[in-house]
Amino acid sequence: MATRLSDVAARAGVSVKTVSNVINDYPHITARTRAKVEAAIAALDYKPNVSARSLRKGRSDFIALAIPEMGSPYFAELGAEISRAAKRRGITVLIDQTEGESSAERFVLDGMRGQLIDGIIFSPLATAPAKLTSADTGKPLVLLGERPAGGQFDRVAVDSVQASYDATAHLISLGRHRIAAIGVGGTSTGAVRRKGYRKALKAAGMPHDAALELAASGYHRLDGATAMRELLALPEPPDAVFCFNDLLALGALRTLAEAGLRVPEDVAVVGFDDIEDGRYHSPSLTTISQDTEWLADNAVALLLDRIAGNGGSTHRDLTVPYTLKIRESTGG
Amino acid sequence: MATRLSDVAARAGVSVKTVSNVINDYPHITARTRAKVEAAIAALDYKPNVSARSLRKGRSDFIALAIPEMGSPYFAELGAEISRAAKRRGITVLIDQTEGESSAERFVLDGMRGQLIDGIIFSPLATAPAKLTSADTGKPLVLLGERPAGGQFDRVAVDSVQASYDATAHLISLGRHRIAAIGVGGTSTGAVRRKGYRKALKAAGMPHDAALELAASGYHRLDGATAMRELLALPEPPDAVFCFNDLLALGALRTLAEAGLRVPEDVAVVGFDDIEDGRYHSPSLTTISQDTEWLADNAVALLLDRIAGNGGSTHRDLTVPYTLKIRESTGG
DNA sequence: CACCGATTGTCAATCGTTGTAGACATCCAC
DNA sequence: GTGGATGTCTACAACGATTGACAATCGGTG
Repeated sequence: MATRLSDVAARAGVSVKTVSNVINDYPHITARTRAKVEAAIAALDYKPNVSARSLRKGRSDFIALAIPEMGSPYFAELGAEISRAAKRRGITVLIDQTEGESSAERFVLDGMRGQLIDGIIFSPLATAPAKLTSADTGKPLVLLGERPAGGQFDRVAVDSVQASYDATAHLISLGRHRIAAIGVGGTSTGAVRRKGYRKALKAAGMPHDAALELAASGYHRLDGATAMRELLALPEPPDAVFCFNDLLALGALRTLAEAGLRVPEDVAVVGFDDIEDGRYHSPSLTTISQDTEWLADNAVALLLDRIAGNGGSTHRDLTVPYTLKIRESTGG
Repeated sequence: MATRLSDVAARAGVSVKTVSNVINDYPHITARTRAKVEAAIAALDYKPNVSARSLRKGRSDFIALAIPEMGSPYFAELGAEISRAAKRRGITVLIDQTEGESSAERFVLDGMRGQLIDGIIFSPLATAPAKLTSADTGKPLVLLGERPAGGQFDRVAVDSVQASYDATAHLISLGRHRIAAIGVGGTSTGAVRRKGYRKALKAAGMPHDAALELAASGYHRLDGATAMRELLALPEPPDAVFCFNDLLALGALRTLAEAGLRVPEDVAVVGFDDIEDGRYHSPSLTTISQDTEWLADNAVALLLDRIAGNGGSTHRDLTVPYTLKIRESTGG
């Protein structure tokens, strides 16, 4: 049924070793032999047995991507992009849904998958795996997104403080005075983005108001919608909202629409991530747009480099380029 | 570094095979031995090597899910659901983006991944892999979604004709007279849904108008937006639109908003899939809601059953339950 | 013609796990 | 206490690809 190396060898009239040499680009091989072997491989549609190869070589050319949930557009798009970046380099991505909290354990337990995978790209969100410190899985790991402690791992992330600063500054430049923030939860993402938000307020000489900083239990539409309702119930509702991701923003927009408020006239809204939904929404969503392709490509490259044994003990920290996309939700 | 079976055996003072037996729930083992072995396993934090196991057993407990693109919400949600269903059964899903056309090849080529995976769940959309007929990969395959030819493979799908009939009938019941359809492309999905659409029109004694049936090159927001623009440019624009998936509908809604038309007053819109975006959109989207969890669970179960060697030569064809969710876009 | 380097073949071992077949002990019945 | 029937565990050989040491062959050269 399954064609083996020996089948190829037999058909090409060479030894097994030679076929293996051809496949692994061993230097000393005649063009003629190589052609013969490659013809046989093509004819038989031979695919090396991944299990056997990985067992022998200790390398599988599989990496894992751990994300909270692939149902969320941002993570779905991220997964798609990482998958593509990996495929370009001939390696396969195994996507793992950590489903929130138990992520750190799950990642060590399941994640390692009995030595099948060569490394992990880990993208936490509403989870604070400080435990990661001790997560000496022995396998290379690249972290995506904010993480307070630097130097612990390789990391690829946008400068969230600066981006949040820009987003907030944009709202200020529109002349808004009561600018709320949604998503200041206990997650590190929330903390870092709030930092940029407050910094921008301060730079404009505006005080920050605790009543305008809303936590969100998750980063979903529902949470955004709920938070927005709370904001509207305030004696003095905001005239602008910076949501820490696009889903929150879309939820907020929904609430605003239900309340009969106009966007951006009554309330301006900014998001973060630039997911496709936001681009097509009415009003379209002003947001921070990371270069996801860059992110994916560099994360994969970084991991593979680490797997190859390069990099030594210094941990690299790459900063993803971003732009503020001004759209209808702030009067673009 | 990595602990092997033999390490566990040494520590427990038994043979390698006995440890293996314990792990695989071999019946004849003393409670004492089992306890000893389990203690050793726990102490060493032993994890079986997936490659070795898979090599020896010819089974990996990995299945692949081939979808056009995981960036699309429907497929992302489907992937998440299938992943969960598989995890519940202790198996791992490898998600493969076929990226449109070359899917049939890609699936045979990459998909098999050198015998690593035990079977495939294949979900085509805007692609017509009639070639699948000959795709005798030897591995079990379950098809999701419409496919004209029955009997060729196991399949899990919603009754698209009936669902489309219901969606269209709903629009008719609202008293709409010019009901357009977006997405009647060359794909089988388009063909099947158009069938239900026309059937409903006919049942109501309404003729179908070719000018109101728009093809869509893809099933994305952009395609929906473009198609809607064409419809609005007609001398006699429609007063209702049935979009063959939610993304098309969201794109259409965007165009309607830009044109200053009210939904549902001027134009009523129905989608298909019930993705989260539609639920939170303003106006929220009336749509056909498949029971995705049911779909995922049964698809996985079907595949595993087939992998286990059951089922014989008859091909099962499961029909996914669905409901029409009436929301604001049709005045719900 | 002998020699040299480049290329290919032979042989065996290895990766970690599991199936097969059999060894050894234990227990019951006669 | 012997025969059989269990029940428990172990030795050995695979699964398929890779690698290393070494021999064998080839073509061409001096």
